[in-house]
Amino acid sequence: MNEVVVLTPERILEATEDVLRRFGLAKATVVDVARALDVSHGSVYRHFPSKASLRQAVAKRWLDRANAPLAEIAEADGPAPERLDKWLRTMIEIKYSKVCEDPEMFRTYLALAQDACEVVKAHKELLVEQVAHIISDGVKQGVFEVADAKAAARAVFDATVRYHHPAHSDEWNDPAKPARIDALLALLLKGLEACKR
Amino acid sequence: MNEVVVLTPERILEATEDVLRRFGLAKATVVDVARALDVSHGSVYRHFPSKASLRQAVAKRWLDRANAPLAEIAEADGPAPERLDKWLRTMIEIKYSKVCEDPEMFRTYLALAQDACEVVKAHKELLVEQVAHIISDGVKQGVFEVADAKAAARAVFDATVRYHHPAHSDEWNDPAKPARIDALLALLLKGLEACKR
DNA sequence: TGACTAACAGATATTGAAATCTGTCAGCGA
DNA sequence: TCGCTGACAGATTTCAATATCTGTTAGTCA
Repeated sequence: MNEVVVLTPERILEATEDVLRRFGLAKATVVDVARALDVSHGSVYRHFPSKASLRQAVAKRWLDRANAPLAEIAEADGPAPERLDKWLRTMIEIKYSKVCEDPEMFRTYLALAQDACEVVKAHKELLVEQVAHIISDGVKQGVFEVADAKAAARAVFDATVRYHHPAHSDEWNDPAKPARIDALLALLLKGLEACKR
Repeated sequence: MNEVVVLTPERILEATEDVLRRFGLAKATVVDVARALDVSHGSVYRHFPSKASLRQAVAKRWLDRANAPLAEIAEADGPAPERLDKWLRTMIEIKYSKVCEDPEMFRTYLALAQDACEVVKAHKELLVEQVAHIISDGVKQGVFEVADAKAAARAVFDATVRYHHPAHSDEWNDPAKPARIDALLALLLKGLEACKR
């Protein structure tokens, strides 16, 4: 018993997330994180080379956790149009609920997204892959007519940027939002679909 | 001769634009504007109720001037798909050239766009009207198949937000940009088009 | 040896006093 | 009368001194 608690990257990330939520992005310092873990701040630098890398690691963890449901939809079976619709609506809903429920972490993510941060870019790339995967399925099923699935995925991702990029988050309370999303997604799906007659 | 130069709103706007370019949005003051016009700053307040309203008036003038070519395309004759394509590419090109050529005014516009400023919202509404007008033409020509032209216009506007909203301006140097725009516009036009076979 | 601390230099943030700005208005001069 | 000025109060910004933070490293302890 009386086990020695070791300092792991995971524990540091956990503590950093707490500190970020408590003090906010602007005020949170590495010293705060060290204090929360009851170690010297030098110890934190043994596991993360800089404050920026720590922040990015926290954001990555947060993004991966938040977007887990999307991977599932991308990998599922069933008709591609419904799945793409579901995937996009889920992404939009995730982002929206995070702004409301975890605003301080969202601000961190916004700050990182505004620098052209590697972590966020990589994550975005991953999401585009998922969309491309659904679209490829649609092509195989004969319901989508698309020359380049990856390019089409990027276009769909670009086209919905207003509803998932944090820079637009203050417009997400627009009462007309659901109707506008419906119109936008309908337009995009029609654009992908093979002409039926 | 020796004509008395009267202080008009127009002259104030002119001077304000100069001051904004010279000192930048953050540093420009009403006192600077007054100094440039060789009057007391109280005189400026005789024509504009606040610094904010002055800034907005400058932005409006700037936006109206910059976007003049768009109105022309919207009102022109000819097949709607080509016109819509041209209109969107022109808007994107205007925004891009302004970031490059007039960065300080662009920053002002960005700042205004980030507050939910009335002037910018009204201007956006005007642009959506223009798109709706082109789309209606397309419906009349039988080349577009759309239930609600206004809603479709909003969807098209939303879908291209990444390439005309100033919040994304630091991504406009992406070398893949032209290809991505091509893919996006093709997708949108296909989404609007009536099925031909 | 290897994880940690304590002390450090340079960079960044905070603070409070002083300067400047915004917006108002009584009054001047044409 | 009408357009402008100059002085003003309160809000905001600047500036420089001070404190805190970031990132490094020599050295401690188990």
